[in-house]
Amino acid sequence: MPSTPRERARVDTMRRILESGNRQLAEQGAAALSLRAVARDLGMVSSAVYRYVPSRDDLLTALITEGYRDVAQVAESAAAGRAAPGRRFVALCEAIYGWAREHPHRYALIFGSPVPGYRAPQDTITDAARTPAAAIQLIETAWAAGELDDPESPPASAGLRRQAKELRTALGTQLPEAVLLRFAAAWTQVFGVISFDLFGQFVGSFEPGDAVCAFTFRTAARTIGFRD
Amino acid sequence: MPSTPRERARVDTMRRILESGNRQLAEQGAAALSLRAVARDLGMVSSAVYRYVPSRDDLLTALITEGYRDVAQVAESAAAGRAAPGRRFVALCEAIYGWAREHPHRYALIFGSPVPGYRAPQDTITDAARTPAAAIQLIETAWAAGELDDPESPPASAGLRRQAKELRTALGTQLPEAVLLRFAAAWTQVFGVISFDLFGQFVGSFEPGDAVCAFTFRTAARTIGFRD
DNA sequence: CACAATAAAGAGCAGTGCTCTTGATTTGTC
DNA sequence: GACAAATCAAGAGCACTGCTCTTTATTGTG
Repeated sequence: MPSTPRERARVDTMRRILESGNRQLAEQGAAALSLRAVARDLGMVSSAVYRYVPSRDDLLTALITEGYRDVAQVAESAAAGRAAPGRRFVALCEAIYGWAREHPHRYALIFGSPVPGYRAPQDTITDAARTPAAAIQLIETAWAAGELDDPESPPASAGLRRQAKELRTALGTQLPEAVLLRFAAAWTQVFGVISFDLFGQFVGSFEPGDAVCAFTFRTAARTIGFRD
Repeated sequence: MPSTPRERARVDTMRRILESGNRQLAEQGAAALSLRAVARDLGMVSSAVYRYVPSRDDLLTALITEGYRDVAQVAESAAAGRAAPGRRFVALCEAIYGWAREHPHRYALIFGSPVPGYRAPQDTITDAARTPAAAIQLIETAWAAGELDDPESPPASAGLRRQAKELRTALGTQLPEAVLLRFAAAWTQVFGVISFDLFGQFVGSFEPGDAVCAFTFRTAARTIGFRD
């Protein structure tokens, strides 16, 4: 469909802009991402880039979306296989962790402090939901097979139970609300420990952080109710 | 000791610079923090600020240190009292959460993605350690009173056990290494859920996030071994 | 071929961090 | 009290940023 050579040149330039942006991101971080640098990198004038990307924030959005898709793909392929769901959950966590260590700036862009004045558009949410969805599917597998324990949980407030119920219908899952709550607590644990490691909060205590991450991933799995 | 009026003027100007910087931080975030804006705010010329603050990053460092002290003070006073250690731990978490919601930009500055090119100097670590130290003291209190449960933990690797042992001597605590590991896993959970809420990761699921935070704090307390 | 759509270029505005020099003021000492 | 020394505010300037505008060149199509 991209018949005309002009159009082909356009999509190619667009792809090169995204590539260069990702390079900038990986090398110097989000704050150093500048359209001028992208233009320099590509050997074109800065104003020309604005024909492809409306603004710097839009370039950031494009890179964020790409990052969400990337990490989701990594997580999904790690969750595949025939191993026990609990082991696959830990593998999923380790896959996210590996991706994060490989692309710390992209991880920070997605799961770190939001860039001020930037509001993630709605369509990023669907991509963002893919990763937790992969984890939830593992939980469902274990639950359907009756392999999910039911560890004692703290009491949930009425408001929280309502939120969980709404989420249950929104996800279209059969899982009990209590499991969803435990998943939420465990999920924040997974990203909490990854962020602690990547953002330097373990400096002076658990360094390097891969061991404490692995331990925490297993702790999170137990929190959910996975065996083994 | 504030002898000379020149010196008094200097410390006063320094204090006003920090105040203005904190205002900028609260209103527009770390990325928007500019020495020129501080100078404008204070009615002085931009170059004059450089006589007080060597660079923008140094101003950031000063604000970070102040933030660490602030949150530590909030946590410590929340941990005080005669209630059961478990309840005080949850109160400590809630206090951190409250502080974070009150000062989201300062929280992001401290616990969010690190600003690129910025390396936290060593003396911030001592202030940073105060908050977890307050939590650990609660654990010690419960443990000394024999009120700390010993929930089953996943196995820890040899490297992790060594790190825990080193941390144990560094902290000068009597707590078993297994408890320290559980604390690490729980601590990341606490900050994980706070960050999820503040950084917008709960959009579309648990919104508002105070209920899931409260639930997760209690889950973290159980992970450590607190009763009730 | 001619015309319209599109791309690239360049200039320019307002902002940033930071450095340097210049002149003014205050300070401690003789 | 006078004077050199230390300190300060101010301004100009450099290189960079995001972004907008106008002008020129290129391309595809009627």
